[in-house]
Amino acid sequence: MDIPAAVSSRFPMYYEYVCLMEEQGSEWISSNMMASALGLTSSTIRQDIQYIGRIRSSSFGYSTNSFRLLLEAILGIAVGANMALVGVGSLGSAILRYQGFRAKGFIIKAVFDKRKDLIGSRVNKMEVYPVGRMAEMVKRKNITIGVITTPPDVAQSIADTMVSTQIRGIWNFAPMSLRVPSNVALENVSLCPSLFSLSFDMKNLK
Amino acid sequence: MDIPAAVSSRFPMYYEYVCLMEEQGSEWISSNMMASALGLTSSTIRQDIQYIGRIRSSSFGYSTNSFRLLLEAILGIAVGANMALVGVGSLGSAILRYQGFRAKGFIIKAVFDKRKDLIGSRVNKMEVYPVGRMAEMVKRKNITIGVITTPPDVAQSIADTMVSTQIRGIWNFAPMSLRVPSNVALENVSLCPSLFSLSFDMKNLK
DNA sequence: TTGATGTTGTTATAAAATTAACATGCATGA
DNA sequence: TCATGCATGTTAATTTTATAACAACATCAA
Repeated sequence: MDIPAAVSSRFPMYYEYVCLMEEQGSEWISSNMMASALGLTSSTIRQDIQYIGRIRSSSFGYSTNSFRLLLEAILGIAVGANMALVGVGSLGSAILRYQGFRAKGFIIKAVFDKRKDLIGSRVNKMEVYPVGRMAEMVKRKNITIGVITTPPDVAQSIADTMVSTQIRGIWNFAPMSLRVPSNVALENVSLCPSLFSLSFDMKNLK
Repeated sequence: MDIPAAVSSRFPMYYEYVCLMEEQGSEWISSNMMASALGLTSSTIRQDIQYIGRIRSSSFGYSTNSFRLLLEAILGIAVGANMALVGVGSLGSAILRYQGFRAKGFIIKAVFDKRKDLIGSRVNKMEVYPVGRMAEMVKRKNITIGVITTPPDVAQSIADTMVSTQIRGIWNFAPMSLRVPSNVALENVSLCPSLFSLSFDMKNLK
């Protein structure tokens, strides 16, 4: 079964909402509740759920627990991943301090930089290693996701290094479009685009 | 003219790429170059550009400068905005330290929190004010965008306070769906969804 | 000059995504 | 018991989005 991109892009939204409702003690949630909370239609949600699988349901709606477990399976949250972060600038160290994803099993296990003055120092209790030791550390710590928080001009070479290891997913924060082979997943993320979208909406929704 | 959501959602991508190319000295970029760099088709890009306006073009492609200026106008980057951040936890202070959007004219002018022990202290050289003083400060500093980096349970009440001021755009980092009137723009952003999307792709693209 | 190549702008076509509609079933309360 | 309301799951229709196709024009090299 091939899941359309428009559908899978909503899975994280569902996951966030279902976690919240389950934490608040709700045992059941209906497609209508979710629709109004998330700004979608119940029809869209019910169709999306057909791709997720057999969620336990009743005349009250879907079981929050069953829903969450299936989402965790399909999103790979059930197993989590070890991650390597490269580039300890302001953005990199901000992510190291924040780590809101750690509770879901996505753990930064190693930190790298090129700058000699940073190597050996500690950021958020983690030692900074030279980029040259990435291959070794990635193997030793069983890392599968690389986080790029470098300046844009070195991002591609870091990505190339990552691709040459066992890393199979790159979370790229550098404002730079990277080229990676098709057996490596790439997710570009940047705060600015969403701020600009907000700015656009403010101009047009008024 | 009404711009479809699928189109306007690509404007920030175009803007990022055009800025990069202009900085690198490129005077012209073609729809084909952009398409291969951004993973789109040239057809899509040419159609999107019809919504942006009359970009200066030649047989080499579009003028990077003209393209950038029109994008800045349509995205509201030309004027920028003053912002207020509420919630100086790990995420809030990470954003205060990072501020990659400052160069584009989006400037955090005031910082708020509820916790007594934080009020009056300084984070990244900015004094933390009590939430009760938000209305006053927003007016005084001509703030139009509110940034919510609080825990989810208080996010709605902060949003309500913001709505009661002259703030017309809310950049929400709390994992919580907020209700705001239609004359206020809302953009939800969170790092986890994009990490989960990456995890999903890793499972499925292999 | 002339042909080949590459560009935009526009129209037409195809594909994808969303929404609506409805059959069916289960609680609930009169 | 029986009607009512709300739920899912599924199919159909609609809307939106993306792609393809092509006319018109500019550049460059031979």
